[in-house]
Amino acid sequence: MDKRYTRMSQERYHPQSVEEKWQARWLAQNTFTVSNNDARPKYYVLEMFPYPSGNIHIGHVRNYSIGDVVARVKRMQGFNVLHPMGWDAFGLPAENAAIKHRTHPAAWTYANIANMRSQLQRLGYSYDWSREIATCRPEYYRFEQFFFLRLQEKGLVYRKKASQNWCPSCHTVLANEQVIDGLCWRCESRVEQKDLTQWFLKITAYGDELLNDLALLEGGWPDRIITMQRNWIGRSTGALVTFPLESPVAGVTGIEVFTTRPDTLFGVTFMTIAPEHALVEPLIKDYEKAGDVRAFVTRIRNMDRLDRQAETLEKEGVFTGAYTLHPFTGERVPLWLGNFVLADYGTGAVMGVPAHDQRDFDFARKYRLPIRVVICPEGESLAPETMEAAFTGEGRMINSGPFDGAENMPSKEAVTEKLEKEGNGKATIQFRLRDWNISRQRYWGAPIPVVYCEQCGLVPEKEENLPIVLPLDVKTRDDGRSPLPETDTFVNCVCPACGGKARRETDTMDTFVESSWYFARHTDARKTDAPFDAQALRYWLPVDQYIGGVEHAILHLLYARFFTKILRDLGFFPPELSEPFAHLLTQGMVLKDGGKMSKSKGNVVDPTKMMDKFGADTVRLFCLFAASPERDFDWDDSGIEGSSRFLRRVWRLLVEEKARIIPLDACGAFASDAVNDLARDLRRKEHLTVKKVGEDMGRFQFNTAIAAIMELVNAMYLAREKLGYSAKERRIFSSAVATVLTLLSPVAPHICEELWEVCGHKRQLVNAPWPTWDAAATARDMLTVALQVNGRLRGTLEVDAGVDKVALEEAALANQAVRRHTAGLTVRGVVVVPGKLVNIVAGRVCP
RNA sequence: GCCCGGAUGGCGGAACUGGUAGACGCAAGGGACUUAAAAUCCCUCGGCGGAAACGCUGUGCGGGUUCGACCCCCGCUCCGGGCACCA
Repeated sequence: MDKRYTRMSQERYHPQSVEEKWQARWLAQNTFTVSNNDARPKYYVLEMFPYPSGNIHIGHVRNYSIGDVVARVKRMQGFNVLHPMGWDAFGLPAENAAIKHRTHPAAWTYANIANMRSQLQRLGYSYDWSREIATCRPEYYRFEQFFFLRLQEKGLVYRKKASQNWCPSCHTVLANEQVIDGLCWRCESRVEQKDLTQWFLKITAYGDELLNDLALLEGGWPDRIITMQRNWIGRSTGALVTFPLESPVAGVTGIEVFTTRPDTLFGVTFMTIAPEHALVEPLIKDYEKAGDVRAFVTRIRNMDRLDRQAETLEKEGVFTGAYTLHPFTGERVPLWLGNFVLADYGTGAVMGVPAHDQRDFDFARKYRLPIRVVICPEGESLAPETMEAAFTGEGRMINSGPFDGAENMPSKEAVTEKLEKEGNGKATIQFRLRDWNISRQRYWGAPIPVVYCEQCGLVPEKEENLPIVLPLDVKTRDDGRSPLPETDTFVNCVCPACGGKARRETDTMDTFVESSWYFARHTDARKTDAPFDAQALRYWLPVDQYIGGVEHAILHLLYARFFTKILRDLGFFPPELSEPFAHLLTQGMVLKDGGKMSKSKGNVVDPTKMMDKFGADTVRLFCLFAASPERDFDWDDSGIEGSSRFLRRVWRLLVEEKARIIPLDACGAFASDAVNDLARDLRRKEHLTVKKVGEDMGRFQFNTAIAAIMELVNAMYLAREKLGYSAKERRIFSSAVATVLTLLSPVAPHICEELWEVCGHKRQLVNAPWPTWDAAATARDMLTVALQVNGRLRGTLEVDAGVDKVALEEAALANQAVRRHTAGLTVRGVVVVPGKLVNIVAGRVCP
């Protein structure tokens, strides 16, 4: 084997055979299998696992190449690196594919996994495949069912009605992406909203902690992601106020509103509730215009949810015929429905203060409702008839009974206290965050482990009955409905409590549940008697570096944070572990023609074709070189040629200069044995490159790290023409060669490993130490300083590195170009940035 | 609409904390080698003017702060991501 490759290395670069050789060797030697018992410091790097959609697309290659470079660099830096891979394998596309291709979701999914695994292996990623997981396997989701039961015991699971997209002709729930312009994507029927009883996880119980712990992530997570999460959670302080109903209905005596502006309470002239509000029907039951109200409800409920939130949305409402009473004045307040009131924020009801809220103002003007000013800006007066917009600023309270004359902002508390004392309200904190609906009326998901017993009602499964296995012998339906409710062998079951007849829950869990804890399962993926090994968790968690698409900035990351906290509180995670991902890198999207390439739109760029043509190393190199990781980039086929050309250039340099190269145990280890300027310059470039690449790798600027390596290679091409063959010169050159291969190896591991062997090294590069650089080697005795006049570049100056400020100023003022541009002007000042630039501030003398 | 980003040559992008804009690469043009092609090597390459030296101008648009702004502030435009059942 070795003979063949040694001979081959004398010839041209054949990426495919080099890559196959090293992948086979790594596999045979278990190079990337990692132990949970190791004296070295640990490092856990994880990329967001893929949905097995069929083929790896270029966004995956970008994501996993970034992660692989991090893993390989950390390995070379002496860490025990955990770098696993798995499959987020439940989900809607499998069901759609099953219909389209007349196959089974499981068959489709497992075939995709096999295909994509081999594609990832072809890319040479350093994964520990012994820790691979697939979330659709019962060995995985059984523990999720177990967590569900524990959460239910803790009261963190509950059921309530929630409205869903419903296709009346397919009789099925639709995902948002299956609703196109308000129509069903399959049959184009008008989509309706239907209330269904759903399972919810109480994420709002952790709202405060999810918000406060964002502080722990500062520095480790991008600021913009922290901001997005903070805004999503959306904590606001205010008051709950109860407006008693003039005539109680259905046993309800009052309507509760949430407001952040209790100071405006005396300005209430109407109240608006959401069309979805539970009291709508009881309230209008005896109203002569109930039909109009019902028509309004139906129309608004079937509106597009984004349109409904639009600022430009025409405010619309309808009177219910009912009145509430003002909690302080007892005045009658008419109760309206409004299209701008959101059912799932606050209490689904808001008080109308038209003078001080723009939406209420628009509403009042439209329906000729009274406007009452209760806050007045200092030194002005506001008249309801002439106001053109609501006044939302600060001022003094008027028309507010005991509060007249007080400043409004500090009075928020006083008003709330009065409400509390009189039993009509209390201070409260409201989250924008809503509880997490985990019910899916889908087949391809993890079954929710509860049953409905004829005798006992709702009964959770017993832990020893887990897993509740998703049956695979079902007939999938063409209309997209879950076949589970019609699968008698699954539905008919025995009640775990009384042993009587029962029906199994046929909802499955949201796939976000699986992806909320997989990172922990990788620490001991084959364990069967428990979800985790406590010691393995303590050793590996948190994930040191998590890497994935910015499109997951809110939902997935928030759910994973939430799960970390609940698994901690259930006693599975170490008590001190509050956050799952210490550092987060959100990579930008790979766009094509300015738009998103996604699973749903299909893959435009096929990485396997690129690999066939250029090899895996080139594909990896190009994905990292094209842009810095956090930025989006627009894929263009033409650039990849350059990456291929660079690797061939490295290959050729070594093959052609083989006579000059001697194997070195370490690169950059030569103190001051440079024999001439040329050798010293090459050595300086080498050490500067080690410095820059180390820094750039550390801040994930792989594109500039690669550019620096390219510069070093360019310098070596220039140097070799003139460099001699003395032992010292050969060592200088060989050191640069070793540096190039070492620095480049995390990016293009196969070619570097091959060339490393060609150089005569016995030990594999994958285990070589990361190079260090020597400050003495990078030092210069001359510096180039920029010369500016009034901030504009006018020339440069070569100066001694040790030059002092005064001498530098003098030299600058004496410079020809500077003198030309200051002729006839008076020098007013000189700004000196040591070692960088001199700026002469000059102007005309005033006559 | 709301929340979060982005905009730099013909193209992908660099410029790290306000200090020489355009590193590195692609494309293009010119040249060398070759019977030829491929491969490779060398040179040019933001715009305008100039033979050159050099000058003016230039980082989406309009203002501002500063000795100095791609970078900071104010006001816009356009593009991208997310918006809870795509994952």
